[in-house]
Amino acid sequence: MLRDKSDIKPTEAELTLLNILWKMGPATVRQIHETVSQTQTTGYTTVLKILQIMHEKALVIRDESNRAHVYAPANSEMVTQSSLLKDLVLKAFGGSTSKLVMRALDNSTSKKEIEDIRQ
Amino acid sequence: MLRDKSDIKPTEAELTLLNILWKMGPATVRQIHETVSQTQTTGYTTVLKILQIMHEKALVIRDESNRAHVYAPANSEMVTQSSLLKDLVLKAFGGSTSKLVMRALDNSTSKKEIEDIRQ
DNA sequence: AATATGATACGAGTTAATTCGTATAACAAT
DNA sequence: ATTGTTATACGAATTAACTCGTATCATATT
Repeated sequence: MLRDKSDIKPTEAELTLLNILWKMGPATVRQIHETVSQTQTTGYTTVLKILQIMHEKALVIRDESNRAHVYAPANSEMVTQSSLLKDLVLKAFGGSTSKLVMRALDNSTSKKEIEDIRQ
Repeated sequence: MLRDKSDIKPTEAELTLLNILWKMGPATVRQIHETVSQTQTTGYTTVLKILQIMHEKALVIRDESNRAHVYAPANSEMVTQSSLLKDLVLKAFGGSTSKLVMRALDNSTSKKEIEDIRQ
């Protein structure tokens, strides 16, 4: 059950950091830690370690030319969202995207117009 | 970050067993193991152990009146799907179900009619 | 140059998921 | 009743995620 390089599924903590990077753009550990600290209490070295692991997994790239490395997402938010959706469709919706969409629309109330417009 | 009883997120292995239970209805470990063995190679006691843990977590209920316990899902497939979707929406779509739906529709090709009919 | 500051690296401890072997208990068949 | 079959329970090993402390190295500052 190996996974394609481009199909690595970020963990919850990793996704938290990716969300920050997608929003901020490339950033140092310090900047990322400051941002994540606004909503959670996480040690600096914890953030560092997770980023290092993400680098090993190729979830992020980093620029080491300066002392403080600058991290950036390896994949776009869109690609990652698609990957996560694909995974959920397979694991919980029998591979049917339609079923997932219908379930999602059932849960959402009143925002349905937005989707309609999209089509 | 505690989770509501009804909001426990099954792991991948747990979801595999739940999918079987939703399809078969209440079943013994042996039956479940036979079914799961059609697609994977997993030991009998592994399946047993996972079911025991799921029971602790209240993901399944079990009837112990006979020697071979009979397991059944604690929650419906629908409820579980909704819970998983809600979780993904929060973690990867900034809380926006609309964004998730749009991304899902982008990925799917040609099945869009089904969703339209639904509305 | 010596020291303070701030960065990465490393390793260890914790928890959870997953795996399975072995012990033990229940029941059936002789 | 003794033996064989089949169940659950239990515990241990493995792997991964997460957490953080401490060591070490690079760069400023005096």
